[in-house]
Amino acid sequence: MVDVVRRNTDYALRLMVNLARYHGNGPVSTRAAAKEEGVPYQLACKLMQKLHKSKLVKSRMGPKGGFSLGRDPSQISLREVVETIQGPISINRCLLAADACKRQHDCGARTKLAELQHYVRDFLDRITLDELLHNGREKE
Amino acid sequence: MVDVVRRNTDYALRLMVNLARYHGNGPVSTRAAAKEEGVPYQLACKLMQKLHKSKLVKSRMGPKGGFSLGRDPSQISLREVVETIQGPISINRCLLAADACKRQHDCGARTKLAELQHYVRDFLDRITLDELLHNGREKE
DNA sequence: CATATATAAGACTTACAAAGTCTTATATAT
DNA sequence: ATATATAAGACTTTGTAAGTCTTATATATG
Ligand code: SF4
Ligand code: SF4
Repeated sequence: MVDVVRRNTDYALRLMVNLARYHGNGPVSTRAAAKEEGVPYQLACKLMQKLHKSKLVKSRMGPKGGFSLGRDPSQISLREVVETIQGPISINRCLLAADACKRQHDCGARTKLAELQHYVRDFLDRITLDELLHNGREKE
Repeated sequence: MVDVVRRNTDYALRLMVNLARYHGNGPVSTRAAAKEEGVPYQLACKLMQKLHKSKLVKSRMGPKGGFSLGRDPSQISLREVVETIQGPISINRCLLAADACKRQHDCGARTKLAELQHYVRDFLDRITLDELLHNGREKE
């Protein structure tokens, strides 16, 4: 089995939610976030690099440094995080590469799956980090 | 990249649609179906075996033998085919194994992803082979 | 009955991508 | 100056999908 959201993506998501939790209190060190979220430190570093490259987080080097969100948690969608780490969501190969399949001109499956892909992407677009944060800490 | 519907699953789907096309005219040999749908023959054999084990197709051995659908095309869903070949659709690991993650009791992401998983499964449940067949041959 | 044609079953190999580790360089607070 | 942090990317390991091969078995038909 392979999941739609992969392990590294889930890790990255945890890290992002962690940053969201401390948003506004200065940068969070990767070591601290990784420890808190149960993510292997070295992996967390790589994930943060990717998130940084896509501008989802800002970095500050040196002691007291670390990462902080690039925007307000309400302005970062789940889809952005997912696609930054694992690339575009794809239901079937023919929906990404234009020439993946000779049959695509009259394939009923493709039509339906494209519809599903559109829905999934839209669903993930509508979920933001702050929603995830609040949803998970209803009663602390 | 990994697609939600994997290559073998797509192959199996083509084969099933092929059987649907000739449904009612006696069995179709794997060799014929595989050739028509551009599926490597040996792989097609393995896929047909899986489909047979899950009762989606009936087999008849010997010359003039082959496979035919176990039920009417309108009674076989896309989800059945997909899950027969690649196992249950999973959005995230924690949605299949109950103890996959220690955080699941208060995780906002999990709640949302469960919702999505439900939608996706339901979507695939509602698509049947005959829909795929007609959808793809609108104007022949 | 002999034979050609088909499925049945599963071991085995290959190919590829995800996950994880390691190393070196660089910036900065104190 | 030094300790602490990120930056970047090569490298290794692991796991699963995809594909191949082999042997056994059932049956239509001459
Ligand atoms: S057969 Fe249809 S669904 Fe499958 S890859 Fe080709 S176009 Fe896409
Ligand atoms: S952190 Fe949440 S979404 Fe991720 S595996 Fe754990 S419960 Fe599931």
